[in-house]
Amino acid sequence: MSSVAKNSAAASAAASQTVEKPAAKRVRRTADEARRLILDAAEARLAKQGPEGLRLQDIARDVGISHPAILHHFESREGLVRALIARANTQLRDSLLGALGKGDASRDAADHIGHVFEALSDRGTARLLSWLLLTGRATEQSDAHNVMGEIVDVLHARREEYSKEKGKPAPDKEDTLFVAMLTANAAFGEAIIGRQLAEATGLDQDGIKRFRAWFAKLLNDHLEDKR
Amino acid sequence: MSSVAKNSAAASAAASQTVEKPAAKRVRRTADEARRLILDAAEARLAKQGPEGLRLQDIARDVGISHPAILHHFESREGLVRALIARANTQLRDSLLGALGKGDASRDAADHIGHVFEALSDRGTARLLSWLLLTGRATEQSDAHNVMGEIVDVLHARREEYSKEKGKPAPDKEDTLFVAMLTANAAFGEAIIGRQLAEATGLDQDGIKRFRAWFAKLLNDHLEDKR
DNA sequence: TTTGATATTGACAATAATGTCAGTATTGGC
DNA sequence: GCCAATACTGACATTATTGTCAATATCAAA
Repeated sequence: MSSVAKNSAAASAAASQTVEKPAAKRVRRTADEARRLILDAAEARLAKQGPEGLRLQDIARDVGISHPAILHHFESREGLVRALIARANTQLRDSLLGALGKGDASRDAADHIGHVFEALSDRGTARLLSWLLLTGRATEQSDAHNVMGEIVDVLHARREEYSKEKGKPAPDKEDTLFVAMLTANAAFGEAIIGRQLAEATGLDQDGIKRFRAWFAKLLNDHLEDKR
Repeated sequence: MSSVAKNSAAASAAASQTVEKPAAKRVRRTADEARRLILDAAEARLAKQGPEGLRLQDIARDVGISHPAILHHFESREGLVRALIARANTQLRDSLLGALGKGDASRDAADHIGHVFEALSDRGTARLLSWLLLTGRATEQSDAHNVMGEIVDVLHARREEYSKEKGKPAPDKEDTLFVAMLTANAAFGEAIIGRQLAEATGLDQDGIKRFRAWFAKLLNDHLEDKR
C-alpha cells in the first residue's frame, strides 16, 4: 500500500490501468439544488433518528458531499436548522391551507382531519417541528404563529359561510379556535406517541384509520350540533 | 507565566495564610438522595432547555457537585437518561392511575381530563417523554406500553360499571380506547405546541382553561351519548 | 478511635462535533 | 478558448463533552 495515491498524485499518475478512483469527477450542483438536497437529507435524518441524528458529517455523507460544503451553503449548523424550520413552516402552511382550500364548503370535517393528520403526522413534519419547539428554537420565529392564525380564520370563514347557507346562527369563533386547537394537538400528539400507543394497544394500521375516522366523526357531530 | 503552580505544588505550599477556599466542607449525601437530586436537576434542565440542555457539567453545577459524581451514580450519561425514563414512566403511571382511582365512578370526564393534562402537560412529563420518543429511546422500554394498557382497562371497567348502574348497554371497548388515545394525543400535543398556539391565537391562561373544559365537555357528551 | 465502605473531587484522556482555510475544479458568460 | 465566480474538498484548528483514575473526605459500624 504505502503511498495510497491520493487524488493529488492522481494528476501525474494518470488513469492508465484499472483505475481505483476513476478521477472521481467532482459534481457541481446549482446552489439551490444543493441546498434542497441538503435540506432533504437533514429532514430525513431528523425524522428517522431524531435530534441527535442531525450531524453535519452524516448529512454530508447522505448527500455525497463533504461537510464543509454544507457550511458553505448554510453558514453554520444553526443556519441549517433555521432553513429547516423555515421550509417546514411554509410546507406545512401550504399543505394545510391547500387542503382547506380544495373542495367545496360542504365537505365534512373528516376530509379536513385526514389532510391535517397527513400533513402533520404521516410526514415527519410534526416530529421535526416538535423537536424545534422542544429545543425552544421556534419561539422567536413568528411564522408558526401566523400559520395557526390563518388556518383558524379560513376555517371560521367557511363555517360562517356554511351556516349562512343553512340559515343557522353564526358559530362562535372561539369554538372554531378550539376545534382547530384540538385537531392540531391531536395530530402533533399522534405524530409523537401514535406509534407507541398503537403498538401498546395492539392497534394496526387499519385501527389507526378507524381512530381518525372516529375523531373526525366526533368533531363533525359537534360542528353539526353547533351550527 | 512559565510554571503556573498547579495544584500539585499546593501540597507543599500549604494553606497557611488567608485561605481563599475555607476548606469547603464537602457534603456527602446518601446514594438515593444524590440520585434524586441529580434526576430532579436533569428533569428541570430538560423541561426548560430541551434535549440539548442535558449536559453532565450543567446538571452537576445545578446540584452543586462535580460531574464525575453523576457518572458515579449512573454509570454513564445513557444510564442517567434511562433512569430519567424509568422515573418519568412510574410517576406518570402513578399520577394517572391515581387520578382515575380517586373519586367515584359517577364523576364526569372533565375531572379526569383535567388530571391527565395536569399530569402530562402542566408538569414537564410529556415534554420529557416526547423527547425520549423522538430520539427513539423509548421503543425498547415496554413500560410505556403497559401504562396505556392499564389506563384503558381501568377506564373501560368504570364505563361498564357505570352503564350497568344505568341499565344501559355496555360500551364498545374500542370506543374507550379511542377516547383514551385522543386524550393522550391531545395532552401530548398541548404539552408541545400548546404555549405556541395559545400565544399565536391570543389565548391567555384562562383561555387554556376554557379549552380544556370545552374538550372535557366534548368527550363527556360523547360518552353520555354512547352509554 | 479505628476502620471499611463509598460519595466526591480535580486533573487528565479520548472523542466527536463544528468551524476555518487555502486551494481546486467546474460552470456560464464573454 | 479564456476568465471570473463559486461550488466543493482535504487537512487542520478549536472546542465541548463524556468518561477514567487516583486520591480524599465523610459517615457508620465495630
